Amino acid sequence: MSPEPRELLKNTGLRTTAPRIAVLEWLADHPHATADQVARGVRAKLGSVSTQAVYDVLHAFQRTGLLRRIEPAGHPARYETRIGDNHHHLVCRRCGKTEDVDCVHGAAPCLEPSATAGFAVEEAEVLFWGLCPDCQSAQRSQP
Amino acid sequence: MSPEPRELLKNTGLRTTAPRIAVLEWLADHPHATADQVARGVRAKLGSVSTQAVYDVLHAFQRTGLLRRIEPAGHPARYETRIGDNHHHLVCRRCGKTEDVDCVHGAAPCLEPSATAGFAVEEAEVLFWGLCPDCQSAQRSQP
DNA sequence: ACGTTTTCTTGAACTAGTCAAGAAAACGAC
DNA sequence: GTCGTTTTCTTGACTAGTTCAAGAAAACGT
Repeated sequence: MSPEPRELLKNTGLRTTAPRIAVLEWLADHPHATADQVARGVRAKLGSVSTQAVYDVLHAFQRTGLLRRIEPAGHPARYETRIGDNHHHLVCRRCGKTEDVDCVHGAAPCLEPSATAGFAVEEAEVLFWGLCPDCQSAQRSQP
Repeated sequence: MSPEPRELLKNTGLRTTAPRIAVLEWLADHPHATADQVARGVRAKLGSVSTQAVYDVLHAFQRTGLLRRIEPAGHPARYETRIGDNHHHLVCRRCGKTEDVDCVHGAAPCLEPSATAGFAVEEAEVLFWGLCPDCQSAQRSQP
């Protein structure tokens, strides 16, 4: 389904290394994972990988457009491989759980602010804040 | 124009103290200021105020709805007194400068995601990322 | 196989913000 | 006014998430 990690790396001009492949594989299975979760996942596959390596890999992927980083206020950043389709996110205020939401207003939605104040706008980011199902029930038991 | 700080505090049930008044005054003049900028501004007026006091004041105001906090990825949080009208923000990727944008699609815009995955959505946040005028010209001279 | 370039390891550092304990100031009742 | 309670402010240590720096190691192109 998703393109082979090795292929992806080659096409992007990045060297193929074990950590990179592992990161791609993990993120394919676990979208919206945090850097820490990625690190654990990768270590589970490869034995030991330094934290720095994970961050470097994530940065390289971001730079080359293989990955998108979302950084919800008050929560660690999360990474996803679904890119280029301008979708948005639901974020749980309590636990940070993140889900995709397709764009409401067609393809490029709120992409055009009414007045740009001279800014060169490149991207519109839409975050829906709320409580995920789990945290809703947790809230009910102990408010 | 803007309601008297003392009035505001009384109406909200908060005690009126010098730091609180100074924070409200500073933010009225400097919307989208960071906690650090607020601290400096308040210190300029009052002599010395602890960092913690500034954060406590900001938190109290947030809790009571006097203030809204925006936390653009990669930049320190910013605070604004314009609240309750669901407007959005332009943020400069480079320097973090933030400006208001009125909502594109009427009053409550993208407030309704297509599918909520069971989330109880309370708020929609829209951020337009780009380069502010200053950083555009800075970019041109040294890329 | 060789040399260059890129990536990974180790370990220290940094920023924005939080926690904790006590001193001080503001409100409400008398 | 003054007293007692409640809330706020000061000081200073601490944290999470991420980045910086230097060198060792691995991948690619020839």
